[in-house]
Amino acid sequence: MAASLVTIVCINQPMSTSSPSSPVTIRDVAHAAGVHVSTVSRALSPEKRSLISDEVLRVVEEAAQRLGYRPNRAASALRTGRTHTIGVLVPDITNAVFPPILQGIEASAAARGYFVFVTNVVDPALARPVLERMLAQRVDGVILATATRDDPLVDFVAKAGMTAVLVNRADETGRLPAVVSDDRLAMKLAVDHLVGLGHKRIAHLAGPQNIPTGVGRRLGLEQALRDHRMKPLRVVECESYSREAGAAAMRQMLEAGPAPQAVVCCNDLVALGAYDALRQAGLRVPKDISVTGHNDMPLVDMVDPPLTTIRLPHRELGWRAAEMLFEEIDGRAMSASTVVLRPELVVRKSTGAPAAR
Amino acid sequence: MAASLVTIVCINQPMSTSSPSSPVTIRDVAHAAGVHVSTVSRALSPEKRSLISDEVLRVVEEAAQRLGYRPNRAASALRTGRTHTIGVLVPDITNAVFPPILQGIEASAAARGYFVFVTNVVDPALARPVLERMLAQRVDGVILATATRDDPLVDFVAKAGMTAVLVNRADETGRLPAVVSDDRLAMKLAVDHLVGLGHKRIAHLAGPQNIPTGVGRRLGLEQALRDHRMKPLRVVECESYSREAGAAAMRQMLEAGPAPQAVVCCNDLVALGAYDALRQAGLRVPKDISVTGHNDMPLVDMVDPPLTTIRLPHRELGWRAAEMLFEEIDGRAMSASTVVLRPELVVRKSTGAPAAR
DNA sequence: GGGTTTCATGCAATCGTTTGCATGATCTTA
DNA sequence: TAAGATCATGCAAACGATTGCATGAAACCC
Repeated sequence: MAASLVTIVCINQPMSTSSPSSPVTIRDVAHAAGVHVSTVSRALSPEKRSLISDEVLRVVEEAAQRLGYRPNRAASALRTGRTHTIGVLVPDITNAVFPPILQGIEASAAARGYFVFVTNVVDPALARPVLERMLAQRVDGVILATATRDDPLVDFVAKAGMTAVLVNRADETGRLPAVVSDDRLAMKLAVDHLVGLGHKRIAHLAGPQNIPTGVGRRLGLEQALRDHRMKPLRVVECESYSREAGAAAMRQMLEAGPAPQAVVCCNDLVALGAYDALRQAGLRVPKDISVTGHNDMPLVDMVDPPLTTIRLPHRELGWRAAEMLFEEIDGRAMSASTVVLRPELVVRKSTGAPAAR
Repeated sequence: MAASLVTIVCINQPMSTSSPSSPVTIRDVAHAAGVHVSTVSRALSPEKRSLISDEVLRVVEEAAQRLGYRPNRAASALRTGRTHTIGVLVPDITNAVFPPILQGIEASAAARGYFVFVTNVVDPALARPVLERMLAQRVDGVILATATRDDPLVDFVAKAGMTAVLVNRADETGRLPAVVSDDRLAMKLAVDHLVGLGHKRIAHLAGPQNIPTGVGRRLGLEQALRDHRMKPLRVVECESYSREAGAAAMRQMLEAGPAPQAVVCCNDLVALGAYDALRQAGLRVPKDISVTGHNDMPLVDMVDPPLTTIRLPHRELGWRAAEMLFEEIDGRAMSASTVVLRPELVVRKSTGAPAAR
């Protein structure tokens, strides 16, 4: 009787995971396989399975398979303290820079069986509560794409003993490892290109100076010009990395004096904002003024005129950040280091030789 | 003595969360407050706190605050079966449609203290293992932005008894609640606009017909034309929702016979691909041919010419989907319903009166 | 003022895994 | 062949929070 009942159950559950709600635990598997729960636990753990005989291994795996067993991560997390979960903070997920970064992070995480909490931290003041919740959730680590200069968050993370990595924006104090793009090189590429075209009066629409990339790129530009014994004609700081801010800054720049021959923008959106302002002022790109961007976001090759810009390896930025984080989580931590990736110049139609005087 | 010792401890830990690593448990709080753990648990639970006297409440809260206590979600999850966690599957996070949807989801989740696992499911075949891992992770629910027609995933989700909501793409069998945009109305807006401009020969670059939106928009277009006693001049199906596929489809359409006066595209990217193919063929937009898109993704107002398109309330799509999911999780489930949101026509420069014969 | 209700809190079991230690079986070696 | 080494498995105690039930005290009622 009992045997036939079991058979019937098997028929009703032909494949795994077909039960409507499956509270099938390790205990059920142990029972079905006729072994102790600890044996099941070991048999199903990649590290411990070598302790188990092939015979038992087979039986356990078959039983687990048949019952559709999935270990309860919450229980495992409670026991081991590891949740197989990381958190990511981004300032604005709709900014085209971040999706590829997230993609890279997620790819790395998925390959290791990790899940990624993505949080969109609109207001910097909200970052701390988010991190506290992540602490409660016992994430194994966090990746911050939100760091500002002297960010109190870096402090918080360090104090709380979270393992963390910064991406896209570095920590100047070097307390946290980071993966960034080489802003100096990026600006050198842009400047060399413009100087090569014959430009003399080069201006800069700088990013917010409380964000590392804002400062880094401005310094990079100044250095690159210095290498040519030049100085920026003018530098205007944008309120934010947005089209509106770029337009406003460009207007301000035009009002401040004679128009530059070329303007290097901290960011593609800012460059597009500059387009808006220039068009409004009746200036043509690149005939009257050359413009460069930064990031090579999607579609900037479709705008009018197609934007000359700096391409960043965003996906790899994310990937590398995640890999670093996992190394740290697994204990084989490198000394807190900064990885600098190489950007690349993409020449399109927004830059050209300066108009003859 | 004891009292002064406590004071010293307070000084050493001036604020909460300043300990480097804080394995402070509910037991520690109970001890510090001189009560039982169960009392602490109740005092710190919004629902149960009414059971506790004001006096004890104060003491417990003070102790929890002082020690920097954060309940361990893993333990809580194990006991209650609720993880305060949801999963989201998107087909391609770098597609500009999805970030605003994610933003909406995340906003709703954050407001409820939930975290969101975001997974980028490149290959549909990978969706199932991802869902299985989410099952193991014991997420409280999932939001799928990946549904294809007759998606086996919908089956899987239903069978596994997961609470789930679809977003952006509906389930035609109606087994799962969904939040979508009104494709019929969208196509009616586009068609009425073109017909109003005087177009007669209207063609369609259709989306993949294994994706609900691909079919829905094609049917919507045909219906809208029928309302004007017209038929599509020609319909070409795109391989995917991408610029390359759009260009290829447009080339195919031009080869198939006389050029249409206007082409309604299933998607902005496809429309931009059509731009590429048309430019290559020496046709001008909108002078020779009008083009409409769908989604109003960022920057399509900056391309040449600015694209006339349909704006979808993407952020609200995500928000509503999350709200529905939470309602279901909390048990006050509506009957599996589909919420249809209203799109809106954005007229720019890619549509105009047809050229005189 | 004795009996009953109400209230605040304590007790202890439980959720599902993991893992150090114990145990017994098998194998090795002199 | 006895003593030790090796191996596979079982036992049971965690991990930290939640919650039904028990308990004792205070409040209430007639």
